[in-house]
Order: sequence, then C-alpha cells, then structure tokens
Amino acid sequence: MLRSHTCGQLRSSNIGQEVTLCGWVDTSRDHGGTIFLDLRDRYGKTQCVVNPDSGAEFLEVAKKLRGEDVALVKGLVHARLEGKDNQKLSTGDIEIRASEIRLLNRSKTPPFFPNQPELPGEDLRLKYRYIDLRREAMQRTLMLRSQIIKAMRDYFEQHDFVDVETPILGRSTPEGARDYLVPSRVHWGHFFALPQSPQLYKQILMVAGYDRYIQVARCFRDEDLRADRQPEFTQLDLEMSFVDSNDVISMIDGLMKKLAKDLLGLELELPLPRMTYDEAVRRFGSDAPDLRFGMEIVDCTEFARQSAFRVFSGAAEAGGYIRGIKVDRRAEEFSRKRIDELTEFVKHDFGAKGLAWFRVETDGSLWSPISKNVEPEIQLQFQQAFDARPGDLILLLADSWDVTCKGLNGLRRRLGAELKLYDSKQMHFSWVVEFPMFEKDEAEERWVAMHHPFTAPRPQDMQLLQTAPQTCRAQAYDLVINGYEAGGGTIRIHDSDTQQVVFDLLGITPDMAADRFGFLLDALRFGAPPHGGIALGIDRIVMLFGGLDNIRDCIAFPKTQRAMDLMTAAPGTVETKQLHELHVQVETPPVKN
RNA sequence: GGGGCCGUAGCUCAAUUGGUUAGAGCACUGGACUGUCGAUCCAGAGGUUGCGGGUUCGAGCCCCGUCGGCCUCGCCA
Repeated sequence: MLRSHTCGQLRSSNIGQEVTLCGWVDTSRDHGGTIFLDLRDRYGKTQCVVNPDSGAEFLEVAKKLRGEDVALVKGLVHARLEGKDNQKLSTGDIEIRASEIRLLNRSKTPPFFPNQPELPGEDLRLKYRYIDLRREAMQRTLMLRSQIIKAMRDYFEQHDFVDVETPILGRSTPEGARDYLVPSRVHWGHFFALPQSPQLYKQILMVAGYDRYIQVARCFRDEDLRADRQPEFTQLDLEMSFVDSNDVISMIDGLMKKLAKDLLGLELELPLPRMTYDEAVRRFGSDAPDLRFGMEIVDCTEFARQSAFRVFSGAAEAGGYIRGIKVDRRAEEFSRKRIDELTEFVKHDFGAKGLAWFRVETDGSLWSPISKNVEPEIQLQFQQAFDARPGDLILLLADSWDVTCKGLNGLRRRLGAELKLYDSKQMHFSWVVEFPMFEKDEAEERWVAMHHPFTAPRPQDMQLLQTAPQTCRAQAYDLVINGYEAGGGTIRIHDSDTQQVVFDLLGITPDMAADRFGFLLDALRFGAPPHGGIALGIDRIVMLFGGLDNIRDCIAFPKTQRAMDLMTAAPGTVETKQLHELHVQVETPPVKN
C-alpha cells in the first residue's frame, strides 16, 4: 500500500502524525517559494504544502505538477495557520507539510477537468468517461447506486430470498421488445437472444421450489433510447411463491420504506397509496402519473357535447371526449405566444387537432378566442366543472380518448415542471394496479398482452377471457415514483390450461406455444405453485433518488441515443473470419444519395 | 422512421443579425511571487467556425445534404 490514508480522511485529531497520501492533482497554487497542492481521490481533497523546508529537490517536483497528474505526498499533518482553514473541505482544518513528493504518473493535458465549473458536452464526457467519472457528481451517483443495491440485497436476504443467476444466452421469444441476437457457431443459422428480462427462468425457479428469488439482472432491449431508457439496463428481479398481488406489493413497500429512510432520510407512510389503472388514466391520462402535484383532468364531455361549437360537438359525435386541466391562478403568465407553443406541442407530439382554452376573468366569467362560439350556459358549466376562479387558465382537448389522455398528460407534466408545482427534492411513491390484460394492436386486428403473456387475470375476471377480453383486468401492479415507472410485476398464470386460453387470445397457436414456451407449459404441469413477482428498474431508481434527469448519469459506461459506446467505439466491425465461423453474412448497405 | 435544439481555440461561450484582421474566461507554454484554496501579476502560443456542396461582390451567420450529441413522437409485452 503506497498510502497510509485517503484524501478525505484526515482531521485535526490526526495532527502530528506522519502520513502518506496518493491521488490526482486537483489544483496547484504556485507562490514561488510555497506551493499548495490539492490532492484528490474519491474520498475527498487534502491540501499539501511544499516549501523550501521540504527540500529543493521536492520543490522542483511540485513546481512541475499539473492537473490530473498522479502524485504521492508524504509529510506531517499540521493544523492550518490561524484563519487559513477552509470550511469548504472536510479536511479543511489541516494540511500536509510535505517531506517527500513523488510524481507517480504524468497526465497529458486532459480534454476537460473533473473540477471545471461548466459541464463539457456529453459526447466528450462519454468518450473520456474515465475523466468524467472522476467528477464528484458522478462519484456520488455511482456510490449511491452501490448503496441502493446493497440495501436491496440486505433487505431481501433478511426476508429469506435466494439470489440465483439466470442465463444471458437464452432463446428469442415472440412479442415484446426487439431482441439482441447472438449467432451460434455450433448450430448453423441458430441464434441466442439476450434476455429482455429473466421472466421465464424465474417462473421455472418457482416450479423448482425456490419460493423467494431475487437477482440483480442485466436486461437487453433493442429499441430506441430515451433519457430514461438504455438498451442494456439493470433490474432488481424478484419472484415469490404462494402469494397474491398484495403480498408482492407489501414486500416492495417495505423495501421502499427502507431505501427512502436509509438513503434520503425520508419517512414513508405504509402502505403506499394505490390507484387502479382506470382511475389513473381517467384522472391523469397516464398509467404512471406524477402525483407530486394536482392539476387533475376534468371530463366535460357530457355538457360540452351539447354545444353548437363544432370542435366540441364534433369530437363527441365521433365518439371522442372533451377533457381538460386547469392552471390555478397563473393565467397572466400565459401569453398568446406561450399558449400557441402549447398548442403546437399537443398537435405535434400527440396528434391533437388543437388546444382550446379559457381564461377566468376577475368577475369569474370566461374569456377565450372561442368564447363567442360557446353558449353562455355551456361556459357556466365549464366554470362549475373546473371550480374556476379568477386568474385560472383552463386548457381543453376535444379528441379521442387516447389523444386526450396523452395530450393532457403531456401538458400536465410540462406545466408541472415549468410552473415548478413541486419541490425538486419531493418524492412521491405509489402503485398503479389492475391493468387491462390486453390491448388492441393498432395495425392488426388482434390482441396483444399489455404486460406479458404469462400474466394472470383477476380471479373474478376469469370468464371475461372468453366473453369480453377488453374488459378483463390483470393481477398487475406498477410502482410509480414521480411519474416514472420504477417497476412492474404481475401474478403469473400457474396452470397450463389458463395459459393456453391466453395464448389462444393472443393468437399464439398450441404449436407455436409448444415450440417457444414448451418448457414453461411442461413445467406448469409438474406441480407449479401459485406465484408472482416484480422487477424494479435500478437505473431509474438511482436516477430518482439522486435527483437526476437521465439514466446515463447513473450508469458507469452508458450508450448514446444511437446506441453507441463512444469510449470503446462499440459496436464495431469484425473480421470476415469471425463471420464465416458464425455462418453470418452482412448485407451491403443501400447507397444513399 | 418523423419532428425539434445544438455543433466556433483543448474546454465553456461570444461575434453588433451577411461585411473585410473570429474574441473572452479557464486550460496550455515561459517568467515573477513564501499562505493560497476558482491564488495573483506579466508575456506567449493556440482556429479547415463538424464535414461537403450551393447562394452572394462577400458566409461562423442564409439554403441543401451529411456526420455527431441531446430532447421528443412512433417504438419500448
């Protein structure tokens, strides 16, 4: 060990000790006869003083040190001179009077410095990730991530869970996200798929009697990226036997309480609030509502349809809805230009036909460019429906159910952030439960599983599978934190007959099922216990607990939006020989013009 | 696949809206300085304005294409 202490360790209680520190040169302040070096490692910074007492030889070494050089300093811990302490540093009461200083390794001038005030461009940060990871903010986040995973493991160990690893090389399953494929060398024309989640394996583990399973599992989905989506991400995967929805939810409630307390010092009230999917969509237009603020959706279809104003009546006649949200007391902050921007936003991003709005005047009446088109009695109903007060702004969409949901959810989230309707440190945890079993595939006339094909319907909805699948609700539950889906799970189907009924509905024939999931259907016939589970998105949880706005900052080596690793330049080409071995040919790309 | 924002010195940004020699701070190089902590002071070096084409007497600025980063819709059971 070259060092005796870390750079964040020494305090006034160490005064008088001889110590050796190693680290990166954070800054150096050269006064000619005296040089101050701040040595940095992931634990902190310590000021080291080099002067003629250290020896002329070492003064020369210190003079040549530059930022990010790696150095070793040996010396006595001294109290700072009177009034020269630095309260910004945890080690600011002391300094090291160097008796020896060594350059362990020179650094080229880096493209950016970990301590520079302005954040460099993200492409540069990703290319030189080893320098970016020296930044205090990145180190804090990665340590938070480590603590969160440790707390999760501790919690589940206390509850008798077994950590089991499942294969990374598996088989492609139909439906779901696009798979990352790995060609088999041994089996011509056959491919492994990287797991989108360990779903089937953990169900098999339940059949095998490992009644409480967890895994910190890497998952892969070859879909387009977002601020909160990476092609490879990490889940805390969990499955339990002999449980219902309530048991799984309670188990995770306990985990969230522990995480909030241990890492944020927050006391959560249990049980965490729960809301059905239908209620969430009705009140907030989203299955992952941000409940840090109100601004609930008001449905005005019943009375607005009676207006002669075609925007309203036409939408209602077409089977659509007139729904809206209200900005409390801040209409004066909404210029025509700003409202035009919001209109463009809902039209462009969510396909809305337009955005209708009313401003509430001091006498309580409504004003809008469309006021003259909307009958006074209908306007009165809007006032009552929204409990309109002077200064309020009412924003309305008249469109299909889907467009009103997406558009109002989009508006609500955007306005919540722009108007700062919540404190940035605020955290809101809740559950959304009882999702539909199926949704209609847009293009084709067929049902697709909303969660996955192994999800069990609610017992009371079992007959609906045959009669009215669209109304059938699942034993499904999503954990929602600040408007993000932080996790989701279901109780699974544990008998092969029900599983086959669901497959039928999804258009998966017995032959296909046997081919793709035969092993699961077999397993279900060999004594499968009732079981269910959940998967938590660890990257997102770290992001939310760390108060960050993207998951790249929670991952040591993330990919860009175009799914590249800028540091290693992956993906890259391979030798023709490798392709031959794998029996893979690469198509010639189309010529662009 | 669609839409949007961005790309100027190593880094972060500016450039009077199309005008002739593209600037600043930090970093870098050299020098001065024994108590700084974003040290200070003096001097210096540093540019294919992402790339390619076009419009123009003239382009960092306008147009087209392209590459890269980010945001977003679709997509993500």
